[in-house]
Amino acid sequence: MLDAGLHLLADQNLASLGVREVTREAGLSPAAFYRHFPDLAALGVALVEESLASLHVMIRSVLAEAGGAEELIDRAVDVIERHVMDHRAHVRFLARERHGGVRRVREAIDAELGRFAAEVGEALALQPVSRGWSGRDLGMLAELYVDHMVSTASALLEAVEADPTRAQRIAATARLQLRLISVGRRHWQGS
Amino acid sequence: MLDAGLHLLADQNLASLGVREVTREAGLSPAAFYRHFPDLAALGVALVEESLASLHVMIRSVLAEAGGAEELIDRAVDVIERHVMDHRAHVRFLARERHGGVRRVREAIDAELGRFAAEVGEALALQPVSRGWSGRDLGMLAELYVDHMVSTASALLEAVEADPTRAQRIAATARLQLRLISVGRRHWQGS
DNA sequence: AATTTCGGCAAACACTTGTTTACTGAATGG
DNA sequence: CCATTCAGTAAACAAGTGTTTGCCGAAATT
Repeated sequence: MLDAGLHLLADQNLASLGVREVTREAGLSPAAFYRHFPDLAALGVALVEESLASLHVMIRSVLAEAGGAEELIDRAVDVIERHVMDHRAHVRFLARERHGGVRRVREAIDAELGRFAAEVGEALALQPVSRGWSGRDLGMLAELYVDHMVSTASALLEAVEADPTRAQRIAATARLQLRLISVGRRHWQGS
Repeated sequence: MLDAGLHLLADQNLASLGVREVTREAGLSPAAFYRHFPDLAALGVALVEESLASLHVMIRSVLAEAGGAEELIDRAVDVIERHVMDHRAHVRFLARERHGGVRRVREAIDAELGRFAAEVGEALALQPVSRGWSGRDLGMLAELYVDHMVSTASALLEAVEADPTRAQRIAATARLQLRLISVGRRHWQGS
């Protein structure tokens, strides 16, 4: 049923999805839906969890790896690129519903994204470049990274479905931007 | 009719909007809709144009102003804050439909945002800080700024509807992030 | 003054929708 | 082996849907 929903959400958004539509796609009767979810919103938050589970392991795999700034950036962008390719449907779902019309789903995504930022913040604190940084500054940097990741992922997704060469360009731009932020980080004097 | 649509899109997205719904809200008969638009998608792109007209003047008012980096940042964030407050419905519409389920609307928004980035890029080229920068680097910086603006606006909107004190925090974070980028800019060695 | 366009209406068409109800067979657990 | 939970069904409900059609009055053009 989740798969059916995800498949339909490829070119639709949750608010316009119908119970009957989902069950039809899943090859079930309409009533069967209510055996599993009270709402379509509930199906939505289930999909959020499914989508972010894979994201979590991705983030960790980037942060765990040590190394110079350059390698870290290259590796981060690579991982994002791969992730978008391998989980297109989930990424599209998240991008679409992050500001979508269903409040509960929006909140679920936002909460999880906040947890990401916190996790990134902790990892940043361990890097030598961050010596002397206040918690506030670390937080704002973490948010900047997370937002940038989300933007990049969305852009990559849109590009890869239209014109794969544009995806390369977007990845390259993302690397440059991360490099710029990295430079800013090295010369940061605190707020 | 546009107003009616915009009003309904406060807690719904375009894909789930109905012709009858719009005409009912506007106090007209269903058939009247087709006198003005062939599609709901057409109404959507009309709203896109309406929404981005005001954004355009906003951007210019920031870029025109000269001054030190600090004042420019403060001014930019102030203008965004004001804009979000004054055009909540339009901003929400853009945030929601940017990755929404209606292709034509998505494309309209993306195209216009691209034009923004180009405009910002030209303005950046004129600033003394950018001496010696390649077109590519200027472009990536412009995109970074535009993406950051969009993220900030979305976050502000979400916050201001829930808890106005959180909006202050978001604005402060945005200022810090812009400052960090600004530092990176000053020490950039080219790509 | 005549004609055409414009913006509006009511009614009708054939569907699709969400949700509930009563019912059924299979798996599961005591 | 019996009872219960689980996951499914068909049928029915009232209500809402997009779109077309033919019609009408006012405004604008000629």
